[in-house]
Amino acid sequence: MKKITINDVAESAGVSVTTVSLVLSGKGRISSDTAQRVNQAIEHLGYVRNRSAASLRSRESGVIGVVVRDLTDAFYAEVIAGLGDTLEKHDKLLFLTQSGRSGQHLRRCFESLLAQGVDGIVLAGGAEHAATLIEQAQEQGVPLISATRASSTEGIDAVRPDNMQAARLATEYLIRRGHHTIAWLGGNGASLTRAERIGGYCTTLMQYSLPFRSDWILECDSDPQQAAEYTETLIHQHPNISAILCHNASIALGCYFGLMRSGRGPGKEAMENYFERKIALVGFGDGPEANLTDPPLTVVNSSAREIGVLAARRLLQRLQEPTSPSQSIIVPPEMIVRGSA
Amino acid sequence: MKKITINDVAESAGVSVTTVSLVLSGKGRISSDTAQRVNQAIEHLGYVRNRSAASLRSRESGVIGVVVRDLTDAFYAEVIAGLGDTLEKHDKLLFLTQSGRSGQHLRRCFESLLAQGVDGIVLAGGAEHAATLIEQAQEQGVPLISATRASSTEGIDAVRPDNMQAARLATEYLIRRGHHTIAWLGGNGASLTRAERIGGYCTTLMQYSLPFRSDWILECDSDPQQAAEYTETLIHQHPNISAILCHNASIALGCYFGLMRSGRGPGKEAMENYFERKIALVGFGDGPEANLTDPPLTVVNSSAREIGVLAARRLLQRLQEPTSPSQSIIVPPEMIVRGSA
DNA sequence: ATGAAAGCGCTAACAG
DNA sequence: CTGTTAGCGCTTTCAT
Repeated sequence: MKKITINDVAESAGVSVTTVSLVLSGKGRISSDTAQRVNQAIEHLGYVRNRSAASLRSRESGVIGVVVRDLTDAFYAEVIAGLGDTLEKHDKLLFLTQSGRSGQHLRRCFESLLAQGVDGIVLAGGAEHAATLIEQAQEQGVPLISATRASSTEGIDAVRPDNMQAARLATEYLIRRGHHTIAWLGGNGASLTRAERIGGYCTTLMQYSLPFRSDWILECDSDPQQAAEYTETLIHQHPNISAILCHNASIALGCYFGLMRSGRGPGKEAMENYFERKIALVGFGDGPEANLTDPPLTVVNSSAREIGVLAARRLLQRLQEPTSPSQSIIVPPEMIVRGSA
Repeated sequence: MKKITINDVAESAGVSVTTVSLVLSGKGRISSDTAQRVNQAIEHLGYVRNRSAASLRSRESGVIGVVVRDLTDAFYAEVIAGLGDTLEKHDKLLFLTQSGRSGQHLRRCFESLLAQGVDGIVLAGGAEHAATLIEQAQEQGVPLISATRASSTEGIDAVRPDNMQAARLATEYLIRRGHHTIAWLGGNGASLTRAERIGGYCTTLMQYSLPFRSDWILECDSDPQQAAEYTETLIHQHPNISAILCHNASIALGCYFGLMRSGRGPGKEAMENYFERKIALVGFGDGPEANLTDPPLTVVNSSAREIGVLAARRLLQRLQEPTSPSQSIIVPPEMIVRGSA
């Protein structure tokens, strides 16, 4: 119960505290003989190193702070997995905090992390409120890097997917398969990610001299039930729509059910009878649900794990050379063609 | 860039470091006048308190460590949400680490957390490997509490759902609705949670003098596709099965699709034609997917959030009185009847 | 109500 | 290769 310190270890091993410290950090030119004895003493006494003290003294903690918008979001969960795996190999520990969907706690999390003395901070989502944090991080000399789904503030290292390109990919694919009337379902109007994607969608339509109308673009909660209802309404009101882009996995799943209920697909083959024609469905973001449906869903995906890995690498790099100019790393999307389009 | 310390603040405010410290921790009998000046200085200099130093000296960090089995598991994500909300109100910070599904990193995470000087540790899942950690935590005087889905080791504070009761509830409901041949789909044979539930299921069948057979109990990955296939096979091989209990949400969703493909429901009403009869479906664990299907899924749910909240409360309590005997807190399940059974 | 001073456990010069 | 020693920034008696 009484805390064991390196003094106790040193005494027990018959060496000085320096030696123990050196053994602990593996830094020293310590004879493997004494190292052995020290490790034995450590084992024997059940010593655990006090990192507060170590980081107080050495001014580095081996801990990377992460502020994640929403841990239950599969995208950010994957980002964190990538971050964790990569940083672990460099003996860094992840200190995860949650800022909440609307970023209420972002500042609080951020400051707690700084106070804990983390060596760097990764913002996973919620980067739109990051502008004010940049300066503060710089003052503290703590690298800050954002790993998000959408663009973020300038002047900060960022890793993100290419949303516009993702939408272009999906739209072009549909056009090439003969679709001229393509609707958009889902997402919140305030979402930057959505704006970027819709940009890509509109651009591509224009490029092919195809029309687009704002009433083919629907906002919708990420709730499958609502998505299903909206889908039914949409294809009822606009019977000439032949393809739907779905803003995320929940929307896509809901849309799938909506189409099923309407007896309109989804699928690739245009039937002879106009009103029985199947409707093509392409979603953003891959996941196990996409393979569940029958037919499985065609999607455009940006690897969240990859984003996490790259963010970790960039952070490690910046820990080495703190002054290099900030850069944006953009992860390209990938189209995964399955049965739904 | 140069780090600001309380010395700088003290000097700038024209007071001693003691005063600053007292203001920071709100402990002092400090005149609101000087407090004001100190806070101004803090603001002005952009001071952030160094918690490593604070916790080194005061032997408490205000941080609660959490080792979670798998962050992407919706159940544990909810547990953490509950934990976080509750502990936040007591100015505790959560230090989240991931042990991995099979608990590879459990010990590593645990020891890192101890070394960081956390005030307490919550094991969210993976408690089956916890036995060896208990002693170590005790030595360090750090409260350890397990918040899991299944039973855990004796001698540790634990908060968990009543899995057996949950299964009894579901089984009894089905029996009361006239089902005599009830199958079980999903879960891994090694899962304790599953064992507990299957215990409740068998017990209840026996209690009603109903038969059960091991080939009505199927192991299955938590993958909707596989679950769908198994469902089709199951009801084909055992046409008299009239109800299926699904071990979790993914399984339930897959089972739903399997039933749809077989043209067998799910639903409540027994049709006249035996082979067209709908099959009742009850799942464990509620979530948005449950409402997605048509009909929506009837489930038995144990509130994960509640488990998190109770674990937090218990931990707080133990922080006050470290010596009280360990206790098990069991959260009762709730049956949510929807269309599928 | 405030200040002076003694460490918390550890690391990093510097010596040997 | 190993030991001595001076702090890291903060909290906390104990004075005043």
